[in-house]
Amino acid sequence: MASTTKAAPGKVDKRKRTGRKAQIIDVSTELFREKGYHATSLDDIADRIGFTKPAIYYYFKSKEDILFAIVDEIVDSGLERMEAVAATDLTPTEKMHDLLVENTRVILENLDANSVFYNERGLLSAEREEAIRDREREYTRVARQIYIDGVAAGEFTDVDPAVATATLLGASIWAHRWFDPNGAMTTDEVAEQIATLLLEGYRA
Amino acid sequence: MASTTKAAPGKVDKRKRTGRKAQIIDVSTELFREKGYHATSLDDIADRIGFTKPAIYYYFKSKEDILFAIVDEIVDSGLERMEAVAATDLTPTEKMHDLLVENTRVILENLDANSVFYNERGLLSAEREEAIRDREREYTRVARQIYIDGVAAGEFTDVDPAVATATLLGASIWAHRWFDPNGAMTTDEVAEQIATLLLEGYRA
DNA sequence: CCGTATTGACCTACTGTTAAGTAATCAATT
DNA sequence: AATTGATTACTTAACAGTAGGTCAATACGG
Repeated sequence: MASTTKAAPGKVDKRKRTGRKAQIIDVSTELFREKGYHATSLDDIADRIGFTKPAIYYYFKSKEDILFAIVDEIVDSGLERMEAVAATDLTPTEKMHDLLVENTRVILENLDANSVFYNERGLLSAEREEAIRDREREYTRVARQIYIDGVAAGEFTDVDPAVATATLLGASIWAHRWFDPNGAMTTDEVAEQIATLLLEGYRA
Repeated sequence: MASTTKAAPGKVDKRKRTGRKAQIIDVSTELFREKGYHATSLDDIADRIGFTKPAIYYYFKSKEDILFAIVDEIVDSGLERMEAVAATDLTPTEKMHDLLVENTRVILENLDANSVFYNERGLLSAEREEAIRDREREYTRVARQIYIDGVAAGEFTDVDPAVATATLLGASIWAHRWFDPNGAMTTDEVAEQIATLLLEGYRA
């Protein structure tokens, strides 16, 4: 149901996938990121593929279904990685560090789709947004539990776990707004720097 | 140029201002935040005011002008506060802390307008977006300089200042996505917690 | 009566969506 | 091998709704 060609689990593969449906998703992802969902017409999508507009309806029932396909795929890929980290038997400090690194990496490795996820998902219908929000809550719940464990173990600063995890994840997520894939730094370097900075603080 | 009624400098006052133009801005800010710019029609705006659509054109030349007015007002208010902090003769550590606190506060105190600023400004025309981006660059330049000074003084971790400031500010900015004005915590408490967490890191 | 503020009617452009038709491919039957 | 039928993957045409925007006319306070 997710994709025609099976990709490696836990990771949305970056290279252009095969099949028209996947192509529509890929092109729409680019355009939604560049111009936003509402400012992108089905003609824009069809043009970039070399199609006519109604052809899209052979693969999707509506424009919103395309957006949902993008967002749905992304929320799953992120969640899998988070839960993998949480399932290890590392210390809370190591877990949180890994979680932050993985979170940043998964976002930067799939920049367009994650930008769409964070910036356009609010345009989905109420029910669908709720479905996505449910999955995401699971996501932050995992992080919050690690934080609570860390405080209990005396490893973390004892502040409100909700504020702490929202801030930590926010710092990581925000990278999608400023990271330049053509810049000098790799995704791994950026991910590591962010995670370390958050762990140690900026004070030397 | 900024607003008809003069507000206290460095702060966009929260209470509904007087005058039709300000009212249009306030209502549009709410709606753009709730539904997004493109999903908000001029009829929606007029309806909420108790108007009809053409009346808006007495005060604004186009829909985009309303968005620009919102975004333009916000970028100025934030910049003023940042420069005030930078102009003090505190230590880099104190400056960065204050900057983070002030940044978070200014965002949370004017949640709707700042959400519009961060989420809808990309929909402006290329020239206008560039104008806003210029002002914002000034903004991050101030933060980066403080970071560079902090590293030079041996107070800050010696990482890439661009990555560090983007991450720090991102953590602060991200608060606009999860902060609940009706929740238990005040804006000041949240701002202080975020700033402290970033300074010290989450490691106890 | 004069400027400010506002409206109703309207235009035009565009958008998502549907309907109907068509060329190509392929399996099954003759 | 030729015929048929069904399925896939589109195209062309058109529709209905909506949005931003314009403008002449008008209400109204001073």
